[in-house]
Amino acid sequence: MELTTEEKIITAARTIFTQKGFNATRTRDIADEAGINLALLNYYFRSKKNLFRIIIEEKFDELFGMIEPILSDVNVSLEEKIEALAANYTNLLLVNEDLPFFVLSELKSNEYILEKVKKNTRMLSQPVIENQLKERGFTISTLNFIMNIVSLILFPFISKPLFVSTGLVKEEDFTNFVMNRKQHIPTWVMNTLK
Amino acid sequence: MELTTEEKIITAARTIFTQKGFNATRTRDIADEAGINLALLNYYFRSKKNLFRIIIEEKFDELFGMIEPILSDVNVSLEEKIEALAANYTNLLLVNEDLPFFVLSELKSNEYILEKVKKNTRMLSQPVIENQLKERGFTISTLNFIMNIVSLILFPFISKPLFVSTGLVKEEDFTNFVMNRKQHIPTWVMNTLK
DNA sequence: GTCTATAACCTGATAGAC
DNA sequence: GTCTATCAGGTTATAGAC
Repeated sequence: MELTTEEKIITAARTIFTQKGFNATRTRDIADEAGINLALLNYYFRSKKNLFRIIIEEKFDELFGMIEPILSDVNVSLEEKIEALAANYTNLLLVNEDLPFFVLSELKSNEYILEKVKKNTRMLSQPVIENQLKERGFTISTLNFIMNIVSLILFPFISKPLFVSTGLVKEEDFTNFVMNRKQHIPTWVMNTLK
Repeated sequence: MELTTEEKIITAARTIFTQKGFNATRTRDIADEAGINLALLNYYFRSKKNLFRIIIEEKFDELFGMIEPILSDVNVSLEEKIEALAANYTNLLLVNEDLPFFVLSELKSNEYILEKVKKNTRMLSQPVIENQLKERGFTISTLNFIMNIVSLILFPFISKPLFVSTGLVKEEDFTNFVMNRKQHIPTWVMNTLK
């Protein structure tokens, strides 16, 4: 542990905030997790909100940073795009299981992050995808195409607590389950286009 | 308004709890919404938790009650099953947009509802689906089949705040968007089987 | 059954000693 | 920089009058 106090607090905040969300998180829990005193948290970050902004910004970029570069590259085929998204997201989420639920959850209740998304409207228009679909005679809308890819990749992580609690997936099999899906998703999505 | 005080409280609790979740809900807000005094809430239900249990149980059944009867009916083909699920869920969720997120969210934090799911392991084994897939020579696993159906139907509702805030879907177009998807989903899912 | 007043508790933040 | 003690505000739950 060569971490400064500031880093300890951020690391702890990352853990607790992503697990529980802003509202359910207690600053005392972050302090305990960091192994420091509650007063120090306010000394370094002044408020719970300030600390949260650092984490949500970081997590938001983690989750959405990769999507635009992949989708907008004209030199990457549709198949390769789906492959890249499925592979990258599955790998990312396997070590950040709470990430998609956390970001979607905060998006619902957090004015700040909502504003951030609205400003980053880079992913708004997807003419590259639209062209690639048209060129090959596929009639699906760009929006349905993107929605299907994202659904098939992200939903297993969001619904994991449900599937595990029903016994449909065992905790210890989950990694294999999504690693296997990762390989099928490109074929599945391409088949929806026919 | 011919409602008893008890019914008024439950109705109000349903509204506030599904919108905000257990933690973010204030019993004062429920009392206000019901047009009654805060003390009456405790008089009738003794605690916030007790009141919540009534709502989460009801919502849980709403969300998952329909899935097992449809999937386990041997006289309903795979195509018809997907059609029924897509149609029923889309219609249900269009008037209960917060429902899937609410249930999944509480499942993560609520010991009580977790226990409830574990006991209702009816949907655990799906030999009917497995047989229907085998009979027709489809090699997809039952779990992937179910996951794909549920993903494609539910995810648009869970991710609506994201897609609306990015501008990819406009609030006023959302109903048309999911109504249109509802009709495509059976074909999409069946195409993944080839 | 319904209300007002308040107890009991929790949580974010700060004061002040070291 | 770090700690202990405490404040200030908010929230669930209850006591007691009507």
